Amino acid sequence: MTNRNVVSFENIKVACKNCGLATLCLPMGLSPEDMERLDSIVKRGRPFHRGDHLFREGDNLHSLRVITSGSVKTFTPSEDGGEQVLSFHLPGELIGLDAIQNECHTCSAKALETTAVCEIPFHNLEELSSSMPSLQHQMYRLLSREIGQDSEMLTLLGKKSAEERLATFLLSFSERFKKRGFSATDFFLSMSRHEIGNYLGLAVETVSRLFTRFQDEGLLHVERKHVQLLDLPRLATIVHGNENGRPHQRHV
Amino acid sequence: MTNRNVVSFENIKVACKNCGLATLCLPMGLSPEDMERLDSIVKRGRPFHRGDHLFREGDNLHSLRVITSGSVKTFTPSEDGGEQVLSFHLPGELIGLDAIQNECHTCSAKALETTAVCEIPFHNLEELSSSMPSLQHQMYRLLSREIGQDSEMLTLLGKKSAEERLATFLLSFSERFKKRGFSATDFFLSMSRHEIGNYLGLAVETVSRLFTRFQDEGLLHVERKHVQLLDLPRLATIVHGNENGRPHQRHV
DNA sequence: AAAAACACTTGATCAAGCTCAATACAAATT
DNA sequence: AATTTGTATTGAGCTTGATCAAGTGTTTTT
Repeated sequence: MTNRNVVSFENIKVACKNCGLATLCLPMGLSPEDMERLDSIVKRGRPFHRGDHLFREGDNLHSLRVITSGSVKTFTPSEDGGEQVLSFHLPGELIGLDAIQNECHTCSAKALETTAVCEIPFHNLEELSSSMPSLQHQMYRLLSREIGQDSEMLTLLGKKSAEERLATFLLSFSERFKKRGFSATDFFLSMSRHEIGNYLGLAVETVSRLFTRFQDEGLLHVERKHVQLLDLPRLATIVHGNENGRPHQRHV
Repeated sequence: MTNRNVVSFENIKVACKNCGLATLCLPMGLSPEDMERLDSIVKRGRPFHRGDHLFREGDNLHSLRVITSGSVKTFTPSEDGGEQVLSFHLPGELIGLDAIQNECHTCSAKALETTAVCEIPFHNLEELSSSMPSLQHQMYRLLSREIGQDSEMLTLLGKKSAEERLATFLLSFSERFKKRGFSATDFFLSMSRHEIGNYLGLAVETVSRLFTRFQDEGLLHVERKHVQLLDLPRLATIVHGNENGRPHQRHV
């Protein structure tokens, strides 16, 4: 999420109403008064550094967290040191929702770079949402959105080829950066190739080869974490499975 | 979900308080009075038949639905007639949660057999939950649970071998049937091999071969849709990736 | 009852992508 | 500046599971 047109969030966001992310985030759609009430329960702590855990699988749920700058991966660690990356989160995104069910986190979250978050103590949030229908509504929507996103990911992992997976991944970041006021075609990926592969259900080597191939085909320019997308339309074609002609794609 | 010890739900469930599923379902944990209030907004319609749509992708969200008997698959249809099966639902499970975000269903739902449902108009539910903290809490929990389940599925599709996938699938049904008072080791799967494969990200042929192999290895007896699990412990071992020795498993 | 349509199984072959291995490159440490 | 460590790339070969194909059994239709 490092990017040149970044405006250093840390200095601005002291309250939701002054936060550039308010339109993407939990207070989206709240009246100024309601936003004020929500703001009163939000805690803003010191930033996390690369590799720091925001929380670990098994931790009790205290707060939901919104990324305000930086980026985070969530993942489920497995016994043998392996892990499954569940998602990468950018500013404005709410994490910890999986923990509501049993008041216990079912995944871990780690900062991919220097990252600031707003903490929202869940019990306070729940109480507040009881007396604030618009906040309750927003919570339902955000929870539902998460479910919808997971479904898309299931389709990606269940049906798509390696090529389609990486193209989908890149366009997803493109859109999300754009929505946050950054370039849709020129950005830094804060995660490693290993983490990308893990997330997409691919081996590191496959990810690396695909980046090389995409570059050779003029779809993008890549140098380490810096990616420049050169042909969004063609990437979009790949995402939808090379409709015309459809070479190899997994069983339909 | 056809099963001999089934007690014909249709005749009993006329109100939540008399419903055997109340402990699994939305009213779980509600006081008798609150359950009564919830009950007042629930609609119970005529049953769906095998192949009937409960709703289609793109439909406006009117109601969430709880299966009361039978079973349902949810899936996202793709242009070319293909689909990705997202999940199979048994009695007591709430479906349509993905539609809350945009008040529009993002997947379709089809009855796998004769199926009865309770409809809960979402706007009424939302309103009611505003004045009923325990119901709001329950909604948050159910939405969160769905997210957690999806995460498990992501791990399955991202990391597990075909063998592990089918074993996981079978034990999941075993537990869910058990929770509903049915046999954990002897049940009918209401979906086709094709649908199982689609759900697990495998080809039909692979599913068929695995059933045969599992049977040859004495893990189960299978005859068409009728499955008898003969060795739960060994199936559980397979689920966790054959820890000891770990022959083939996908990149960790 | 026969025919058609559908679902499942089994076999043979193939390829996408994984694994192993070596090398290149970058960043951190001395 | 040199060494170490971690990350990324590239190559060669192998394996899992997909695809193609044929055959069997089941259900539905006529």
